[in-house]
Amino acid sequence: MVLPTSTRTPPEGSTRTRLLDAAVRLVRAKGLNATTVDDLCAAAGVSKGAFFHHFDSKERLAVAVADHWSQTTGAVFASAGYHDKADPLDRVLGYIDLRADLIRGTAAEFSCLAGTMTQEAFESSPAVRDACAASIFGHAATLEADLSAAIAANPPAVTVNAASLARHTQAVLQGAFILAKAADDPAVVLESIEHLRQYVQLLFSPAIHPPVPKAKKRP
Amino acid sequence: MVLPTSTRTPPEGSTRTRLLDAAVRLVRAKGLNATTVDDLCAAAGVSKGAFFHHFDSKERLAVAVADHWSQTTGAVFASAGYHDKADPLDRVLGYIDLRADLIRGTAAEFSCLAGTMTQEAFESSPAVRDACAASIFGHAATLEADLSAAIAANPPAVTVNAASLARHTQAVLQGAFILAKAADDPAVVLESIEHLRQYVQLLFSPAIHPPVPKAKKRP
DNA sequence: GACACCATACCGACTAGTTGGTATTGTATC
DNA sequence: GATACAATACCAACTAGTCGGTATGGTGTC
Repeated sequence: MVLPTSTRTPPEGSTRTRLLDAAVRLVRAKGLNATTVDDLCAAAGVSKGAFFHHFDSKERLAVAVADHWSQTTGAVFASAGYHDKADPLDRVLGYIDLRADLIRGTAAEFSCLAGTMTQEAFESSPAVRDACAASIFGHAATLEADLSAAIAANPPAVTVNAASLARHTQAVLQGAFILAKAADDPAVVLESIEHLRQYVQLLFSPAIHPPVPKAKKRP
Repeated sequence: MVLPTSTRTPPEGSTRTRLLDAAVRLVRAKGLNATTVDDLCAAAGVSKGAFFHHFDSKERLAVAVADHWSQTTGAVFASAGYHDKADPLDRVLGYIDLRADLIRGTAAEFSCLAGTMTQEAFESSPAVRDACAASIFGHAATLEADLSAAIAANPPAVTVNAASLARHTQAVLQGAFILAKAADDPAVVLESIEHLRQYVQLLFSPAIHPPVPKAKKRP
């Protein structure tokens, strides 16, 4: 491939980007199956020929959208202010507070594209499912270092695994999004985020020294 | 209407019931949009005419399936053994342990029908969304009495609202199901259930007396 | 019991519209 | 003219829902 002269990067509002951005909007609102190729073309102001010029299939677009989602959301969190805090626990709590701050508008605006697509793709399209998994678990992984540091700095009385707790934060958020969609009310998300915050605080609370009895084996 | 003689209740494996049971299976596996009316008829061994004899539309079926789901799962939890425990906290922990016990097989087998349908219906079909909401929040409500009693018996240092905590348990489960679908691995559900259990234990742990600082208002 | 009557359950071919995807053609840039 | 990109027309498969008609069985009357 030759990139000779000046403008070889596609113009910023390129067809491909417009389609991906439209897909994020529509899929978050309607889901993947209910979003047709024609919907996407109309929303992006693009012809069907252009669509299939850039993406071999709707499934390929879905994978690309999941990757696009990973990148754009990754950038938001990477540049967020909570990384600057000195105490690793404050960084974790800062992340949680940021998640709460991002709950604005409708469910379609604050919910997670990857979680939405997972439900529809997990049996019909391994490629899409894997892309969603990469987005969710990749994001969870960005919390691990801070959690590990917090555990090392202030070991909780109960055994806590950083990776597991990082995944749990994502489970809480994904589930809260579902409840918000069902109730048609964003408040339930804030509620669950508050419970998550309280859980993390309790885990690292110095008040806990007489160790809580380990969760008993179930019969 | 006259119901004179003997058999007026439809036969137990009735067409309607077969369709509802088939719908539970297919929708949990493929989602609502990806499940066609023909799929349902084939799975239930029923003709298309019979389908539309019993349900005016696919949407009506979806509502009926959500109600059916509420009833069948409601019966399972209503008859479970954890209600017999004397200590309300033990009943709550017993519920959580039961949820863990029910994680068997594939995601399509243990995940929640209402949560799955919510994602696809919340913008396109208020009727289905409301039926899903009734299922999820109705189930959450069955936990409230035990949580209230536990709070009354052993007030946590941090303020806890029973209804809010009950909803949070459902958020954790719903989110864990999504992560399990993404990872194609039921283990992540058990992980999050364990975190939920630990959160409840910590909340009610007598070790917490120097009150944890109240969650700060976000800027 | 024989009869007419009627309601419910059911069948499966059909339709109108939608879907993802293709074929063809046009155009701008090198 | 070669290459990348894009617009239009088009197709075969599929979809939810319809429709005319059948099967069964119960009810009331004689």
